[in-house]
Amino acid sequence: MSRRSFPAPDPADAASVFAALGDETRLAIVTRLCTDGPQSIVRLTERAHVSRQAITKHLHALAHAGLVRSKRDGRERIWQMQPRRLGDARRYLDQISAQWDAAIDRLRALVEDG
Amino acid sequence: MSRRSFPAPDPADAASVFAALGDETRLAIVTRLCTDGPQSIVRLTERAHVSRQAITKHLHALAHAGLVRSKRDGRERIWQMQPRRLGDARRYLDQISAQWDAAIDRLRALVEDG
DNA sequence: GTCATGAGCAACCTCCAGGTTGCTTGTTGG
DNA sequence: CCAACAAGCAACCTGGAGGTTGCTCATGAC
Repeated sequence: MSRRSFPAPDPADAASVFAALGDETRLAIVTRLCTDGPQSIVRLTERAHVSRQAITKHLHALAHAGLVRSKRDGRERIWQMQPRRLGDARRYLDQISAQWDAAIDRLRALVEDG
Repeated sequence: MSRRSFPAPDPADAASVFAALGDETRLAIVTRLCTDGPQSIVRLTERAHVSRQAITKHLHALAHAGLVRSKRDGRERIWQMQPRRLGDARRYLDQISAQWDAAIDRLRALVEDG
């Protein structure tokens, strides 16, 4: 990915990332992975209020959206953030915010002119 | 860092906003409201591939998340963006991105120190 | 070797998001 | 006044998200 001029994010991709973040348990997982770094399923489960299998399913959902990835390490599986998609989501929000601001400005100009 | 004046967004609120944006149809509605400005249900339905009632339900979902609001105007109901929550979501993403970057830096420092 | 531990797999349950159709209510333009 | 149009309401259907339990498999510790 070139650093200049990011392409407009695909709405379908953006929606899938937002959907992945749109669950409190998953958002908590993401937050923990961001603050505490890569870690195993049991460790992620310890402070959660659902079962290990539920956490596993959520991790797979996050992986499907491209937000996390994992690698096997001995008898553990270590999960970590994959921040690229997070950046996509941020850029998408920035984009529609900018569009909204522009629309507001147009509206304001219209009102003030006439 | 940036914008310390904003309180840290409530994870539950953030999750509900992300969930609202996590559907392609709703994301399209938001985009259209941002680019084309406030408009009625029929107008929003015209270029959509689902029924008017489906659009109505999505609008209510967005309203529940605080992303849009509406007012009655004659026999129409006009819907428009309410960009505050959008800002909350952006800030939340910025926050966890920053946390991730910090974690990466800590990890790197640890590795380099030995 | 064997046992405890971390993870994977599968079946199952429940609930609600997302969609539809059909009808009613209200407003407005002619 | 009334016909057409925008929206609201209600009932209904379906798939899949989110959760659980129970079992098996693999690996590391001792």
